[in-house]
Amino acid sequence: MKIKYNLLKKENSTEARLGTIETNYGTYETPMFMPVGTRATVKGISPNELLDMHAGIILANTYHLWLRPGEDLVSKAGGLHQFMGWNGPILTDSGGFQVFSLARPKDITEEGVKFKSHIDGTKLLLTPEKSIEIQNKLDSDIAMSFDECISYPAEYNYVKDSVERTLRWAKRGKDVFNNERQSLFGIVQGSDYEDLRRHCAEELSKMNFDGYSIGGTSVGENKETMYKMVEYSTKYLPKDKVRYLMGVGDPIDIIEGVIRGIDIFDCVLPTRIARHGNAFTKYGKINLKNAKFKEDFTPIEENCDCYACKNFTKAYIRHLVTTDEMLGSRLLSIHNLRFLIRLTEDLRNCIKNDNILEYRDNFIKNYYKDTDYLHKKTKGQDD
RNA sequence: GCGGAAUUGGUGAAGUGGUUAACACGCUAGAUUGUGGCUCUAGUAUUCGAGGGUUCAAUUCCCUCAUUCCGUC
Repeated sequence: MKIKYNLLKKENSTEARLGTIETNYGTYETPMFMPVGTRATVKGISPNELLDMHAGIILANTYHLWLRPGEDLVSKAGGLHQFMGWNGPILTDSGGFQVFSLARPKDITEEGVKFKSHIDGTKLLLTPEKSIEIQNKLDSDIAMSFDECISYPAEYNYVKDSVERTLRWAKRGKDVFNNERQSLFGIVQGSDYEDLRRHCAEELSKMNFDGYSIGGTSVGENKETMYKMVEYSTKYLPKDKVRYLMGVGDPIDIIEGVIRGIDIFDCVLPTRIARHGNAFTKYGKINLKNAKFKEDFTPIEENCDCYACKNFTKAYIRHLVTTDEMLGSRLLSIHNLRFLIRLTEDLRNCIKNDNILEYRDNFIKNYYKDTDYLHKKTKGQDD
């Protein structure tokens, strides 16, 4: 079946939306957060642990699975769900983001994008048609259009051309898309230019996708700009379809995204920072490697309902992390994913209770000591 | 007792008669937003066992002492 979005309630003072999304594998409430499992595994986390943390949709990546083990093998295994033992919905990213992270501008042509494989340097060509074909074989529940994600800042004329190309690519992908069990999303680009975001959103809407996503954020702009990019996009998207903000997972950004009408998020942040010894807490991100936790025999968060917090102390997790034991990254990943999933649960309640702004202000007061966080860059180390 | 060798940061160590004592690990912090990469970035010995001497200048040369290791009675 195609996914179906049901808008249940809009928060009274913001654009925040409470809804449900019906999939081949059940119905889930939105706003929701999707854990990222690039190579058909959420790094270090088993499917039953994902169920324990109340994960809904998870994300896998076309580009990576195309290279290894290959879409044909996954297909032989019976599709992604069977292959990885996940009995829940799966969204596959199109590979568009790899344009941004692996290809150089001159490798982007009308036909598609030339890559060099990050594994062995093999020259590859990914096109909108190829991306859809791979995603079809992977048999995910939601496929993404192949788009161009550009860096920031970008010149207006370049963005304009890029948006037009992304629209042509979206159309080409849709034209070859032929899978009744799978849904297809379009991706809004346009950097921080409202007219381009609007144009992109409106043109995509005319093509009638099953859902829409917002791409090209968190690529070096500051948070204030990122929130504008989101606004410029959701404002022009249909109300009866789901909106997915790609690659965003900083807790504050999730709250601000929901306030601007986003329903779904995904991000590698919770699992990546976990592997580097960090944990989200409501009082800000903490680094378990810090010496101050050496003899801290309390959990990461006192009232957290995750497996890590219910059973282990910071001192123990610090020991695991500093000795490079894999359980350390696993426990931190479990905690961080649960933290973001619980955050979306809280936000759903706020929408029901019409108090999301109050929740946001309170959250920020606890989370950020730095009041100038709005001007923080979303990428780069020039601070 | 005698003979020999050594002594550089938390560790393993490089090094030179003359600006900020290499490198690695560790340690201390920071970064991380549609995941190539448990990765990246930064800081971490005002000082070369102690004392004295030679020299314009000594961690580098000389002497004494201390400590450690090896050989020998």
